[in-house]
Amino acid sequence: MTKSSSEKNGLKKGPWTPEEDQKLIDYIQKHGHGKWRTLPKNAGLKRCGKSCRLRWANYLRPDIKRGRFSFEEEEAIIQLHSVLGNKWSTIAANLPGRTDNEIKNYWNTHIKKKLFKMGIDPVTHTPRLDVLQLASILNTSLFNSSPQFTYPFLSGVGRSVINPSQLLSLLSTLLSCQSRNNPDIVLNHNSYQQNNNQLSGSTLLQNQPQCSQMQLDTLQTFQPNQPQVSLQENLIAKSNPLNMEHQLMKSKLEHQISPVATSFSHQNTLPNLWHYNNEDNISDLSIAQSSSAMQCLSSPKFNSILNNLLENQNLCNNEGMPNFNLSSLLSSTPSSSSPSTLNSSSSTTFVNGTTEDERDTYGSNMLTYSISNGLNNSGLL
DNA sequence: AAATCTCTCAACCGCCGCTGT
DNA sequence: GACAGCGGCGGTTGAGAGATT
Repeated sequence: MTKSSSEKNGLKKGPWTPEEDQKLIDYIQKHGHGKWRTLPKNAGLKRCGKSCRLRWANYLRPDIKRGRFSFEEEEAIIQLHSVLGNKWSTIAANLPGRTDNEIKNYWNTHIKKKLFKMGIDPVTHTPRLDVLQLASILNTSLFNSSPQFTYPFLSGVGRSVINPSQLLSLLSTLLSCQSRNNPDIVLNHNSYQQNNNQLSGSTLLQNQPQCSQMQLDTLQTFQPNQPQVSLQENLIAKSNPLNMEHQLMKSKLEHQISPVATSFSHQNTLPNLWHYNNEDNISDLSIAQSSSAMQCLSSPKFNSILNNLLENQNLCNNEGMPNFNLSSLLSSTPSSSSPSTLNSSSSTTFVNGTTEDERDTYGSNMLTYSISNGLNNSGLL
């Protein structure tokens, strides 16, 4: 095994020992850190300056808060990330006692997965387009058909014709991505491109997490004595900065008209995910709708319909195809509880795509977190 | 009880921007 | 302006702990 250049130089790497920690603490308490490059030599440590700086900044600093993130901290991280993106140091500056490294780790191991399960793309903070597109197609083609289940796309006269092979292809893509258990995947960038004349989908994704001056200005107008602008509203607005005010107004209206996240078990149809479809803009789709879509796609009813569809497809193709359980694949974290594990008779209800249990750390009031007042244009307090 | 898998997070690495010469 | 040194940042890794088979 070859040693790294640092080890060759006699510099130690890897986990710090309590003795090393104590040396570093003692030195900095006496002299301050000064130049990190010269610190290890002066402190009698066989470490590089960078390693000392990181150890101090991420672990030994006296003002570091340790332990689990509180619910408020988690909300703050999500809110700040929706504005700042992966600017971990800036986010950390708004969370006293937390380090950028800690927040980054927490985001990658916890929050990202939660958002994904809720049907929210953790990169863009917008509804997952794969889920929405699938649900919308099925909503249009299946549930709006006659009560006795038929396949309107097969007859296809006078209706919007959905090609079943396209639908199955979409399902296949979705499921393959889901089963890879990768929350980073964002499907259907083409939808973004089709629905945004100003910016292509890839441009939008590249441009995030940088936020425009307009977005920052708008955020600065969020004051506690004004009606709180929810995370949901903020995200909807963020997804279409060119039309932000309009989006915010509509979102507020939507809140007034219909409470979010009604339980699918009490509904006969999938929610109409395109109820703003006269504007044909993907950004009109709300987080709540995406969450509802996740619930629908995970429901036993949907699963049976899907299997019917597959059987029908088999008849057309004269090929056998085993039944499968979509809902189990929709969960990005198989080891944790997912909607698929809960049948319709369960007393557990879903709120914004999570179970009541999950709300312990990701509560229903998540959608009403407002950004700190003093956030300036660089994201610092 | 052992083997295997999954998750967490401290630490490392490479890059970038700032500053001084 | 070019260069070097330095600190800071974000992405990634891998060891260890815990969970599962």
